[in-house]
Amino acid sequence: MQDTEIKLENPLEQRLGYQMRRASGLMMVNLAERLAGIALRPTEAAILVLLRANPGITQTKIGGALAIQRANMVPLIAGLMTRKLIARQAADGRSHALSLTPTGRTLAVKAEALMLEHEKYFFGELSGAEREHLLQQLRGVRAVPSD
Amino acid sequence: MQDTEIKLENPLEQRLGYQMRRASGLMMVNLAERLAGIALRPTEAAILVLLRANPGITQTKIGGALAIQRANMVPLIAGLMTRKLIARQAADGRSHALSLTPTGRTLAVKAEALMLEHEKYFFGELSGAEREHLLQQLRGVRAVPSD
DNA sequence: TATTGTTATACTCTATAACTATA
DNA sequence: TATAGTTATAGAGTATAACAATA
Repeated sequence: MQDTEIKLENPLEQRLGYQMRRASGLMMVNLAERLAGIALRPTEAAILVLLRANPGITQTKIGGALAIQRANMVPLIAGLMTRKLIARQAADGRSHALSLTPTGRTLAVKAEALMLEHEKYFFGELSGAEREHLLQQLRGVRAVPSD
Repeated sequence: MQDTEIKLENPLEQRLGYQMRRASGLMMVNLAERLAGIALRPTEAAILVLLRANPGITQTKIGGALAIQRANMVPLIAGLMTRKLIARQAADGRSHALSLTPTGRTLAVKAEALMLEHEKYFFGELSGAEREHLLQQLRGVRAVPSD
């Protein structure tokens, strides 16, 4: 019976934080589906893209840029190494300079293209100025003091 | 040595989806800290708030509104029951009308106040119109077709 | 037949503490 | 002493499949 169907009153729909969480979750699922086509998860794709823009950086620096803890970088880097998408070279005795293999570079380029398609899919209606304004508002959230 | 410090180039910082993810994550951590003061996690608080606005709804309907699967609602509702923040009444033989206990209602009110403080903390600079515009943009993301 | 609540389970993501070897 | 990488582990959050009782 669809008879006594109640249209739910949801005060959370008025909350910017809640809307951001829902919107972000939806976008992540959609991005994950797109990236699955090239066998990458969003975080793996982010690492490749970051590495293409910054050849030779260490895994700790990648973690710093992506807000991933050192400990959690280990299996991520190991997986990309196993798949021969990235390579290591000793920088000093304790750190390694990471770089993309040719295969990894190709995937990084594809991943970046998919990310742009993804953004266009969700925000294609926005003008350049509107897009930049939204970007600035989101960066503003991250600029707020942490305590 | 801070000498050869590289300022990272991060193309993801230009991506709206990435910024939303980072901003949303930061806001969730901050909200969780605030709600910890009244011993609620964000999802628990959301359930109480939703229940205050919709007395008598079932746990499946709450899940529908909050994008939480039926199976995952079970331990959430059980926990709130154990803490006597909500109560059940048989609606029909298979579903229960949920309601807030007096304690639960008090917490729901506090939670909603904390959520408003939280929003103001991150978006207090926005005018009413700017706030509404941002809200609409985020709702627009959720209005996009899922496939 | 479809739905509500439930159990069991698994997978991902994230967080912390501690170790090693190097700087 | 501090840092890079690592190991181990624990806690959330989320996903699926299957079942019983009821509609």
